[in-house]
Amino acid sequence: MRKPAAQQLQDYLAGQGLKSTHQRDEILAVFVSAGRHLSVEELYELMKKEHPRIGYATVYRTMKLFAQAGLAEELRFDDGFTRYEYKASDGHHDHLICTRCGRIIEFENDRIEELQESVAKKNRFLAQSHKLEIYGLCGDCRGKRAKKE
Amino acid sequence: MRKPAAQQLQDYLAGQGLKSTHQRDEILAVFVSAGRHLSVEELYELMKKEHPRIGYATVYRTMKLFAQAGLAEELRFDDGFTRYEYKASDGHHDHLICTRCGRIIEFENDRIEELQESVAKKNRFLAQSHKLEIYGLCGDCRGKRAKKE
DNA sequence: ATCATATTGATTTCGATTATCAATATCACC
DNA sequence: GGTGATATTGATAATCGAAATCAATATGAT
Ligand SMILES: [Mn+2]
Ligand SMILES: [Mn+2]
Ligand SMILES: [Zn+2]
Ligand SMILES: [Zn+2]
Repeated sequence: MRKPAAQQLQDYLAGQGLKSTHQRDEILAVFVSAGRHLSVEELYELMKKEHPRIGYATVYRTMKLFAQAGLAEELRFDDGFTRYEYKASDGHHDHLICTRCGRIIEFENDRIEELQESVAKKNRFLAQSHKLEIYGLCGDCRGKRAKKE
Repeated sequence: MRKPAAQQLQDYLAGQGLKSTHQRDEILAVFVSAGRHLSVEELYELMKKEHPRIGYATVYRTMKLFAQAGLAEELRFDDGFTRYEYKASDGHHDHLICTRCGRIIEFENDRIEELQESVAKKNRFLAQSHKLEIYGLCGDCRGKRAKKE
């Protein structure tokens, strides 16, 4: 089980002495319901449909805020812009990224995580975060590539 | 054993119908002897000492060229700018990155590589490249952090 | 040495993100 | 419910690494 996103936001804002605004509520609702791995641009476009008055800068600022509140994970793949995904659980996962269609597949592998920790230890290194991204072709694109283009 | 960097560059240029220039030779010499993981800015500063006439854009262009020639690996860590490291061997390695002092430690772990491949296979994914970066504190900075600041 | 063409270096442009700032919304306090 | 201090918004400008532009120059095949 998990605290609802809206409640988590209110708690964070209250705890930090920040204000609850319509924009923050609306962005959160759209962000959570939209699915995963949204760029700010994509999220802004989604917002405009329901809330045309929303400002570009507000979406940027608010996503940074959500990341600090633990509501969103900030991702930087190799395509040049920042993406966010809703942190539905406390669990960690990494990503397979299709370089052809942009599809993103998530995976968890405890053994890899353990080995990373052992590598860190071996180098007297205190690991605080990590990024494992595997780039290539997803199943669909693998087939298409063989045929044409 | 390995073909000398200068020779590898000449071969690549010849093969592509490109021209051999003093700038390319000089940048390569400085780049190779400098050590690893240089940002373009850092490399440009090194170049200026021995070759003040070198242009900023030329360093950018030339590093891209070296990457295509297989002489340099292009790295994009989370600090916002591109780095290059000389590809001395054909071997692959990943990185531990100290977020306090910027130190970069290299590691190889065949077991992790295997597990990545098995994750890809399990998802019908054709892996073409990957990026594994572990961020945290190096041995030195771990001690310093405990004391002050 | 000639000449077509690749390269250089100074500079401008680009694009994602951040900073600025006047107008507005929120909320603790009355 | 009003008041007022302060946080937030939205339009816009600034930032900054990287890429594009272009006239001047270097290269190399002939
Ligand atoms: Mn994900
Ligand atoms: Mn390295
Ligand atoms: Zn795909
Ligand atoms: Zn360190």
